[in-house]
Amino acid sequence: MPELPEVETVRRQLEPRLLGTVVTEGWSFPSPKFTDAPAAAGARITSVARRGKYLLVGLHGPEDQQHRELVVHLGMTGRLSVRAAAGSDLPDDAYLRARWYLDDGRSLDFHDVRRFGRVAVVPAGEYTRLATLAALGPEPWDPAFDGPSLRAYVNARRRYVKTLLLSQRPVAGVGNIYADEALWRAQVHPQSRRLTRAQADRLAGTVREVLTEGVANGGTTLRDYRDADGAEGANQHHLDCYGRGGQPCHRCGTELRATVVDARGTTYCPTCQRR
DNA sequence: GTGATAACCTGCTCGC
DNA sequence: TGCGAGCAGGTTATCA
Repeated sequence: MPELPEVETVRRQLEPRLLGTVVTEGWSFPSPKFTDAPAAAGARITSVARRGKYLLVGLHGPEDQQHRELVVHLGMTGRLSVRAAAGSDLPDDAYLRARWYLDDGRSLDFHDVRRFGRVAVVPAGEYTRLATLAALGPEPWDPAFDGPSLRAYVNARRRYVKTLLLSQRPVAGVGNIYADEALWRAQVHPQSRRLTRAQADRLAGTVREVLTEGVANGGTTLRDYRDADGAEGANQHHLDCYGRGGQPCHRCGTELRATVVDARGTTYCPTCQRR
């Protein structure tokens, strides 16, 4: 499941391969989630950026057009890759959801088995069609995200801290894997509804830590995630909590507990992470 | 504005 | 071997 580290890994791989190329044509799978794809045709790619889990490809059209952005969310199973010498053949991949033909003969392909991903072409910076992106919280490394800001956000609401981390509002880019890891490291119970100053400071720090390490390890591959080269990440070998229900806690030895929090599979240590 | 819930979607696993 | 049920989960829509 692509979260911030996985999207950042893909971004870093795609940037040098796409910058300066011109999208000559676009194809989309017939679903409203992807039908924006052909709208990128005719534009030069001037940047490959990221906000939270969204990939933002800057498009610079002819002089009479305003700058636009191709927004791609990988959803659960989305993969982006650059295919050599695509030509103009019809898509031969049953799970291909969008393809952008480039002026050098290559193509940028978006493959997404479960169709949880999404593609949009919007005027640069105008995200009103993408509510989550429009309301996205600060990046984890933004000074605006710290213990006090996280505590203020959580304590002003009645929802579980894990649910709020996944909402993308207090901080951008956290998904189920890194939420469990950050909460375990900070020794905060996922169903806490309030944070002390110390807990909030720890949690803000561990959110940054686990995401930084995730990027350094090329992302986490549990089942579907592959980078732009089709390779698996390595961060799954460094997980302390997520998916380890029934196994001993790396900190205290207690058996980790697997449960469900707001419909999300959740693992935590009942000893280290007391409510 | 906030919170709760269902729907989307399909490969995989498990039990029968 | 084949079938059906349940599960995985990020985002969006809907309702209270």
